[in-house]
Amino acid sequence: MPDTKNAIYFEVFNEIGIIEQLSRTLLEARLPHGLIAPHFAVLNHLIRLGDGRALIDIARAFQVPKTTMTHTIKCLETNGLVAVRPNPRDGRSKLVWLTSAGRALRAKAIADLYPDFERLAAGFKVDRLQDILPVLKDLRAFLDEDRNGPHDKTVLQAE
Amino acid sequence: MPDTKNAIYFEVFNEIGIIEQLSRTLLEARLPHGLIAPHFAVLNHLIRLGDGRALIDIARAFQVPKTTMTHTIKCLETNGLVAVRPNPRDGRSKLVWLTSAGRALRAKAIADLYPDFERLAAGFKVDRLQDILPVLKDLRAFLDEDRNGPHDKTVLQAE
DNA sequence: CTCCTTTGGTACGATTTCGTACTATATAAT
DNA sequence: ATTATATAGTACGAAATCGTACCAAAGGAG
Repeated sequence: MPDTKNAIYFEVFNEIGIIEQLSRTLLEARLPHGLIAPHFAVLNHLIRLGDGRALIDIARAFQVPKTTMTHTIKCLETNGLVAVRPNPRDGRSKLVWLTSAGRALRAKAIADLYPDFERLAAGFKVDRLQDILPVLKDLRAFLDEDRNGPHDKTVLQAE
Repeated sequence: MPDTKNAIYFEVFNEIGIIEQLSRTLLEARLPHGLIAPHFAVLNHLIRLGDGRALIDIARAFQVPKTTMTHTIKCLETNGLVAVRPNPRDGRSKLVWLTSAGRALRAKAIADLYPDFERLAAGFKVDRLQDILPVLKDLRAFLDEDRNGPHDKTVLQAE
């Protein structure tokens, strides 16, 4: 029953899209004025995976064009949240480092989300989310792997 | 252990954000040139919940400003995918109807996604997604409810 | 070394998203 | 009926995202 199967995929991605939208709105309500989700996402990325990364690597991690990341980084730099320095081992690339202000802002944003999480905990058992987390991680890993792997180009070419 | 609990929420939303990004890229690769995910999302919304809806209701459903929806609808209208008519029961609002071209394009986009779903099915058991679907639906429903319900305004006002 | 290709980053313009201000219509209050 | 308030949509400008073109540096082939 491929129709039923595809309907499930479609529905899962649809729900995920809506949840992303709603959770992003929650996050941005807790960020200082002028700072939006992508800015926070970069700070979070640099904390989680370590800073001193090249702009192009960050762009690839977020699946956005490098021009977009140039703009995002410049905004973070203007606000003193990251420092951009040339890569001593590659004259083309620039490395992005977190400032203490950047680390502090990321920590404060997460702390400010506590009331939202408390509200969520009151109406939604955390166990259920813990149960689906491994599946989400695997799905993300698969899609992440897939976009570099052998795509089906047939329909793309027919486009 | 509130820290552990919040970490799970945070991680779930983070994974969902990445999956949304990756799945959106997959979708847009299958859409005709110039049409992007939000356009498709509106067509899909009108199919699922029925057309003849007011612009403001669609905007609220997607949690976007009405100015954004005005722009999106105008783009769909320009491409002949929806028809906008005045609401006979309210001189202020306009109702959005699907055209046959709009229905056809939505159907074709879903059909064109089949190769992607097949690839996904090969590497990822559909059962696992089916299992998490109810949780995702409930989470979406909770967040949807929550944004209209009694928020914790304390931090918002302190902002 | 020289030529060629690839890669990292930016400049620029087009499209999308969004906040503010404004108009027109509907609803409520009296 | 008149006034006030709320709502639906748009006009406009700012910021974000993205595609294309371009430049500088790195890597490879000969």
